[in-house]
Amino acid sequence: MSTQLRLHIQKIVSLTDSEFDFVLSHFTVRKFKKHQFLVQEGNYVNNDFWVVKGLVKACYSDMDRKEHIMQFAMEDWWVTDYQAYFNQTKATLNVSCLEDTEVLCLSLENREKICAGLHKIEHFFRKKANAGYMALQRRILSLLNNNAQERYEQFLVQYPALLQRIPKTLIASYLGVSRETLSRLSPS
Amino acid sequence: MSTQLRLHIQKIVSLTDSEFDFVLSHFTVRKFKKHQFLVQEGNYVNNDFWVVKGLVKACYSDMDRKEHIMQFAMEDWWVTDYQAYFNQTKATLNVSCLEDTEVLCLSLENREKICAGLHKIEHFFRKKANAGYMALQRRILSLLNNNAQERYEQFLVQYPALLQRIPKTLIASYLGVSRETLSRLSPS
DNA sequence: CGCGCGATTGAGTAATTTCAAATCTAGTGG
DNA sequence: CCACTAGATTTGAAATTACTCAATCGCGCG
Repeated sequence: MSTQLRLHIQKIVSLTDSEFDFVLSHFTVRKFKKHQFLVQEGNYVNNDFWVVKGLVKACYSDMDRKEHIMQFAMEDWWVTDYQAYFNQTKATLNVSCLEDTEVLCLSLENREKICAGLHKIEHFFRKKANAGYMALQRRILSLLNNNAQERYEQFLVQYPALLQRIPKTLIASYLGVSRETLSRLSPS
Repeated sequence: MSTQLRLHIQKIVSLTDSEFDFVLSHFTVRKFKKHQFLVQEGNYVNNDFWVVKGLVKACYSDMDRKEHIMQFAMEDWWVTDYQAYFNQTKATLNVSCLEDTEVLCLSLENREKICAGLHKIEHFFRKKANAGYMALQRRILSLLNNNAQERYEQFLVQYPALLQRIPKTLIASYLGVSRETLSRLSPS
């Protein structure tokens, strides 16, 4: 599990054993059951979560109790309510488990410590943030450009692994269409 | 103009004179006229641009020649086709001037150099990337949650300065609605 | 004045949503 | 093995929203 994190980081920067130990010592492990919350709307957000095993969703509930999915996160992905985490404000998103899930938790204080203490880790997180930024840009373009059918097809090729693990209802609310509309899309 | 950049950076990290000189020496100044392109679809993207003065749009042209606006950028904002810039691939976006515009250009090579040479600059760009990520998340939620009317109202409060400088047509394509629909929204 | 660009308006059309009902499926307990 | 249930998916029909196409309006500027 710590090996797994090390591999994840080393896709971007290489670390010595002692450097990695330093980094790892700032994380804590936690396990959650399906339906449990990692982050709950209205509460302060103490951690960024790196998913070791399992699957979660981060979503916003609007005034009509309708859910809009900000992101999914499975093995190797990072997730939290970043707005609330970085600004130390109360969450507007809920992050909850779609499966039993194990995560590594990183508090904002510890994130800043390891970034300050190890230039390479600051580099790692900069690269991660850039990659995340690009991914969101692609998603915005997809929302602006493409109709429901096209967005669904893109999702299929982009995240085939998720299809197996997530009910269509949730994919619909990730794509910004009603579940009925998604259901009516012609199987390409 | 260099003072302006220094102030911009110092909102996040403080630099000594020599540190700032080091950073500044990796930028080049360029001026563009209204309608000129900073980035053109199909070409490689050499620079990230920091707008000193003026206003540009970054947009994607779909198969029907319809434009979808990824972002605007005015004074103090950064803009380029990040997908192409970071991955050193050909641009899919066009970045062009809505006004005569002066920019500071930063090549990817120079960006990596100053990040490697000055931990504080790597920190600066990490913070910037995080802020950008959060902004895109808000925009995605707005696209998922809100109808045309609500998105327009949000735009008005979020970017009142842009309203004065940008034709409504472009705001429409930023918000993902037709100009006719935008025009029909009741003035709140 | 007349041109050109942007904004508006009208009318018909297409896409999507909503609400309601029916169907399917996997898991549970008898 | 079967009946039952909860959750997920599908289908139908009406209502709504936004789009397209076309025409018109308004205004600044040479």
